[in-house]
Amino acid sequence: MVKGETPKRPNQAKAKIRRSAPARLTIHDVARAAGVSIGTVSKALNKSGTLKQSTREHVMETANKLGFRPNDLAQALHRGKSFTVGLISNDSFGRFTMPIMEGLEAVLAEQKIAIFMCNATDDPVREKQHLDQLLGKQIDGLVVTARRSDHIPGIDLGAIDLPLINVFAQSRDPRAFSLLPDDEGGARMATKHLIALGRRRIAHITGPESFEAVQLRHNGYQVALRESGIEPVGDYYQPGAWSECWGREAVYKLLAAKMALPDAILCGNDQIGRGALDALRESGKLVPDEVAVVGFDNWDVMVNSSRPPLTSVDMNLPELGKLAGKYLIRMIRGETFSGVRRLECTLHLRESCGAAKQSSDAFVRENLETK
Amino acid sequence: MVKGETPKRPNQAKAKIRRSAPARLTIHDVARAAGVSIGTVSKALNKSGTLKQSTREHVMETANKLGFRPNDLAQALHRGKSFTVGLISNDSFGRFTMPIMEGLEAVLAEQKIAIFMCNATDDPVREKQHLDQLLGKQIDGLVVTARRSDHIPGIDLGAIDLPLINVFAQSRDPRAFSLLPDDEGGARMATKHLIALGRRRIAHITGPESFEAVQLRHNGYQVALRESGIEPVGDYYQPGAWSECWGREAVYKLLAAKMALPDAILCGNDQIGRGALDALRESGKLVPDEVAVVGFDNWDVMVNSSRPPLTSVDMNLPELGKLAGKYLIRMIRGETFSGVRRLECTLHLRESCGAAKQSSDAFVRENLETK
DNA sequence: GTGAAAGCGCTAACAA
DNA sequence: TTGTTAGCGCTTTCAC
Repeated sequence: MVKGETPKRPNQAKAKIRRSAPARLTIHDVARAAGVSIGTVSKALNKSGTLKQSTREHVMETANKLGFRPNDLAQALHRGKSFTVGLISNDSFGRFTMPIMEGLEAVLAEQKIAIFMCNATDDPVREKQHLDQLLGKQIDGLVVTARRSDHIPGIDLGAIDLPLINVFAQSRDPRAFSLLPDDEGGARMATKHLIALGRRRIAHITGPESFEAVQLRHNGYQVALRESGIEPVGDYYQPGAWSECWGREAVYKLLAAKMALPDAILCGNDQIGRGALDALRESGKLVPDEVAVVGFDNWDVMVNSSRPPLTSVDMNLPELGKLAGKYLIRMIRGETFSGVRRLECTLHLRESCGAAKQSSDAFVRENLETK
Repeated sequence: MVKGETPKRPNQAKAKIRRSAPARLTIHDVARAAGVSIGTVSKALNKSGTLKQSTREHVMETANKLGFRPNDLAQALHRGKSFTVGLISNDSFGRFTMPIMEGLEAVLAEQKIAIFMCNATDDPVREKQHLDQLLGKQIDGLVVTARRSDHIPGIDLGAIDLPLINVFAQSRDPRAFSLLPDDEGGARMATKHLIALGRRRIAHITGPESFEAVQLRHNGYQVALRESGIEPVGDYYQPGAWSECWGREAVYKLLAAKMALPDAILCGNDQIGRGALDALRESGKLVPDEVAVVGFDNWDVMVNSSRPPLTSVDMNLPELGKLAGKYLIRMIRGETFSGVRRLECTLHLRESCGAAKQSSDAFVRENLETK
């Protein structure tokens, strides 16, 4: 089991002795080496104050030569700003939080802001502990993400005045600020695309109705149908579970029903979509010729491996993360936001609804006017 | 697109005015409120020094009542330890890094150590920037994760003496310390399980041979066969791609070949496994009766949705993360480690190799003696 | 144009 | 048993 482990004797060297090792350089060391005062070094490094160009350069050079790296902790202590934000995830760093984090990090890294990451997994006690820890570290802002976009109790900051954004999470507190995907718009766009393809009997297989996303997407689906003069058929709406298994089962139900087989199916996520595709294929139904299928999430491992590849609605999670980063920076600067902001979804066309093979990842962004 | 956005006027209040808002409490405030000196407060809060029990309690109470939270930055500045570690991921926070992070966080959170997270995505420039930033924040240690367990250039810390662990990543530097899954042992265990089930013609469909993991698993597979007196059949070894598509294709190749159809297939990952299962089912082969199938990764969305559910080798990534956390803590305390340590894999039994339906997630840990 | 010194919030050695 | 004080490394006025 253990293969190349090589534990060496514990390093018992005392602090004093350790200092002989590459000791942390301070601004004093640079000052001494450059033959100037620490004030001058600070001014040169921060490009502040008034300094002769030559001194400035000389100090910079010396600092570089020495490999000096200022201690952010001391800086933060003095400035009262840590250039650090917290991220509390209730998703076990899962599939939805990750793309968000990626976007968030990209934006914050530009501003030299680092992210402290914690996982609370819907446990309020751990959440509180993490929050305490983050506050102790003097974070400048906080992002909270959740498993799905449903309402959560929301972090209670008490009297603490800290910029806070919920991403892919929604708080009950009306003063809270939340960033969410536009579930309704996404479903509406996908449905309209199917209608534009000439489909009229469009079914909707989706997850449990307890999810707000399910309700919103169902709304979008109905709105799109009605906008085209199509009256939704009750039995075409099949809420259930977020699984492939349910996708298959629901298709079998639709096949067994005495009503006409749908000529298109909008699925609540890609797993359902994939199950639906499998069931259709195994029932001898041609996709997309007889039935077109659209998924939701645009999850690469699902949409590309299904047969045929699955057209899907993308919630643009990295973009949502970027947006969160941009807002957070503005909030840190003093602006205030509240309410809910929803980010447009995009539709990625693949063969399951008839996109030509070669353009299997075509990209459609429809202009949905603001409601 | 924008639905409930409610931007309010930017908060232009000056710092002074803001102070009227819940100002950050300092140890001085507590001292004043409790009617003692700051030294006493510090001793009470840190449970250090000698203090009368009653004073200690009184101070604690006052601090709690006031909602005092010490400033970790100041603490860290003084102690020269930040209780903070960095995590640089080259995986875009992907499927492998996340479970690792979960375990890591769990262990470090116990010690009140927070994690700074950065994503470098195999870009050495970004990696360098992130490293600089982390060093500036005075991290006590660093964890680096990579896309897969192949050799990477490795972070160059230069003369800096900082505890560093590579997880799911391997550096070329011989002094480096890496934590990896025991790919070879995992494949060996899975193969032995198939042999124990009475299978003799065991194929191995896997990813690109350029991956060290592919080579190691292939070794493990061969060793297991030979240990049971079975000579590996060259054509049963099918390296290719990490995709479902390749899994299907490889099975069709095996079916078309003139040699006997394998009675078991060890797959390099769950996607391949899933493709194999689909191809077998669609060719009318019964799984597990005619062919047993085992995957690798034990990725829930794959193993549970496939038909039948897929037996799979679990790399115990969260455990790997925990191990990383434990080692890192020891390294921060002064111990030194180098070389490679591999963590045992476990086999999760499901129907694809004949586990009874009800025990679809049975758990087998074989005792593989250390080589 | 540059240096000196106060102080960010905390800890720990030393005084009382 | 408690209080006082000197810094941790940095920024930023204010003198020079």
